[in-house]
Amino acid sequence: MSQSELVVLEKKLRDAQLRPTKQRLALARLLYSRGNRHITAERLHSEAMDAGVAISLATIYNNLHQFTASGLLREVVVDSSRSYFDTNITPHHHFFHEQSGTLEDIAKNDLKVDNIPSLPQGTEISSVDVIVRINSIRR
Amino acid sequence: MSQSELVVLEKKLRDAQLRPTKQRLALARLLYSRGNRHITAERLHSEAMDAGVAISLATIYNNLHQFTASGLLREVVVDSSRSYFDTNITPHHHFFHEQSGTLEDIAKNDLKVDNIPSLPQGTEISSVDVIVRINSIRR
DNA sequence: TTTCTTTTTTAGAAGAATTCTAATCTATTG
DNA sequence: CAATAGATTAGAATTCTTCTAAAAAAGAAA
Repeated sequence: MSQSELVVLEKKLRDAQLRPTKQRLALARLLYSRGNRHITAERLHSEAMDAGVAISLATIYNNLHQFTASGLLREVVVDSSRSYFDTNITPHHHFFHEQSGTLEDIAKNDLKVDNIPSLPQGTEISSVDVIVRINSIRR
Repeated sequence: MSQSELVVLEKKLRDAQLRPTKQRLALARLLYSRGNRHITAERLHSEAMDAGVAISLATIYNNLHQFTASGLLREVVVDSSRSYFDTNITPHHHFFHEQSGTLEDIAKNDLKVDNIPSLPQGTEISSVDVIVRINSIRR
């Protein structure tokens, strides 16, 4: 890990009020040094193992949630059996390939949601999530 | 349960190639005799218990899935810890009240999704799901 | 009906994902 | 460096869901 990369990641954590521990830095590196990612806890854990980083699954979960609470990650709910975390925290939507369980971003401007009806009394919008579920065409 | 109601529900099950067993009829009644509903397995199970219907949780799950496979129900994925089943099987979207965990329908025509970008090669759309997540305004 | 076959139900075990516990360790502060 | 607040961890526990395999019920055939 280059020195400057490390500095950037460390600042990112500090700005989010998270101590840059060895584990957090390793996770931040896996998450943010390879473009936008959509990842599950188990998958991140095995990537960490593969990278030779000693980190428990409990810590993965703790950190995924802390990162999410600090706005460093966003949770995407597409599958009732697993949680996905998205490193792209700007407003956007998703394709979800049901067979492979993979997600792909849809840029906010590539899709328009209009005419949202008036909200129930006393409520406000937290987010508008569009999931376009897709499958391979079978011939 | 009125005789005619029972006949209607029984036909509904038969049309879906499901034998109208005592348990299925009881579930169908809970699901379809009170307007559109969004319900979890646990909740449906306790409603059945309350109604004095002897039915195991395994049967609830079996039937929710069979109903879904036959198009009598539709699964709505909004919460990574629980599955919701919707008795409204026509295309529409949802408000999801995050604090209470309740769903509310948004009629298809009340909301427009436009400009879906071209799909990844070799795929087709299975569904387009919009979830408007809402929360109580806190003052 | 009676019999046969297929489907359904069930209790309880098993599984998978996630959270909790409470002990140990680490980072930061004074 | 010492104190303390925060972080990590193994493993247990929890929650939701699925599986298993045996018993019960439904439908079909005679």
